[in-house]
Amino acid sequence: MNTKEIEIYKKIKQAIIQQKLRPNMQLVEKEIAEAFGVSRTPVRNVLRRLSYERLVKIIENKGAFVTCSSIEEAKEVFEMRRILESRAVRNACRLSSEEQLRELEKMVKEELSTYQHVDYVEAIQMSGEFHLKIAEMAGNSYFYRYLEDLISLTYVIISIYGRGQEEKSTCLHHLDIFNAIKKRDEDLAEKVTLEHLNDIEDNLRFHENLQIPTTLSEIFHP
Amino acid sequence: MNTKEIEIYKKIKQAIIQQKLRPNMQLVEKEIAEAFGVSRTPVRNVLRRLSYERLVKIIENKGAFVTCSSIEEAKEVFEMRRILESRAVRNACRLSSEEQLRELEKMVKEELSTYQHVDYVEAIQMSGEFHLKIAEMAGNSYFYRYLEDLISLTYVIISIYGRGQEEKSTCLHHLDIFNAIKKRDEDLAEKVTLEHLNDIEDNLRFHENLQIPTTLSEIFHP
DNA sequence: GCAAACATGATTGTATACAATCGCTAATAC
DNA sequence: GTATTAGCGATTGTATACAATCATGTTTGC
Repeated sequence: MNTKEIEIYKKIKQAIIQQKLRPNMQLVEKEIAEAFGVSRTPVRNVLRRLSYERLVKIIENKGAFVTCSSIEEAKEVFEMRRILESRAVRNACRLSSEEQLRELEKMVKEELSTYQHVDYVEAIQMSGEFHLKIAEMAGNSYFYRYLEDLISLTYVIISIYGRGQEEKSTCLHHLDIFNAIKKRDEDLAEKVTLEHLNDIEDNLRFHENLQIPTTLSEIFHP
Repeated sequence: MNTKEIEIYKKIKQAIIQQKLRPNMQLVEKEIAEAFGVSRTPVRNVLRRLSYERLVKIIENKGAFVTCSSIEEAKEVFEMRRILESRAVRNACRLSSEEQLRELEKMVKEELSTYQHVDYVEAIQMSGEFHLKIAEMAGNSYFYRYLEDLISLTYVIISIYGRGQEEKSTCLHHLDIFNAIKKRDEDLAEKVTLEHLNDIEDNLRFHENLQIPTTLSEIFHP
């Protein structure tokens, strides 16, 4: 992807994450192309890329739609996050430099001081970036690569199944995780990370037979 | 990707895996397009997909080249395989159906009976498919998704750093892994899987200052 | 003779025209 | 009145023409 495509890519991804583009919305190539003043070609490339990352779903001859993960898909995302992040945080305990620790600390502090002042979507995004920072500290680019996609998907999942309010505990958990890494206590770091991820998942409304209307007929003929 | 693109995708991927397209070879869009009797458009889509999977590397305004993983990249691939496969095989112990076990057994038996009669490349590919089968049995599509790419990359890595002969032990290890899964012995299954992956990595020539010539000047001015 | 600028060919990047497909509406058959 | 079919509009899929870029080789200036 070149500069132009990356620009479009980031804007669309951000719009999905910030829920400006809601699940199941169709992304019409021509409209996006006009919005960015380019032809459909680079837009198509970006949509394909986003479909590899599963943020959009491309249906042949129909178009690209913002992902609307099912409950099963959401559970898979959380299971894989637990697997990868438990290992990532252990690696981070062993490998992270003092410089990286300071950066991580700065992120936690910022989260703690702003989480009530910023809006919900922004808070979730800050939280995600904390997790990604740990992936970056794990010394294997695949952690970052995979978790970047899984965390982006988590934003969408929260937008579907979330309760629309950030849990106060999130920042505190992050503080616990940071302290464990700083102490280089691998077992503790893994433990609090797993508890934290379970907490997030437990706060989703998987059991309240939440209907995700996919088609208009599902809305009008329930 | 539609049927036509999937066809092209599989053929190119297979050619890379079978070492007909060697590392660092340039994949010229026009040539591939003519070979398949299509325009450059679907070829470009396939090359982008392959670059997302890291089997090819696209350099802007220069073209697409078959991946030539560095030693560091190769080590990352093996580390991530150990992380994912150790968990996948544990899941497989718990979740696999009798039907799946029979299929896996069939694969091992076939490997054992043919590994000396088939050529090197084919043997490696059979080995990879055994690992993928376990990923499929792990009950989370991300195992398959990630390991499909990591195993494909492993083929390329072996073609660069391998000794050009299959280790006899590979099939026997697979048999051990299968037996552990059949016994539903998670700890044992994880142990033999990790040993097996370490074995494969240890047999690569990372330390024989193997030069991968990238440019001609590296060849003539060592 | 050597270095820098220029020209050329090959390849990729982008825009656009056209073809194929799909969903919807309306017309038709019964 | 209902079901099937035909046609239309909108959208995506493909091919192609043209622009931008890079590497190579040649010319030119000194």
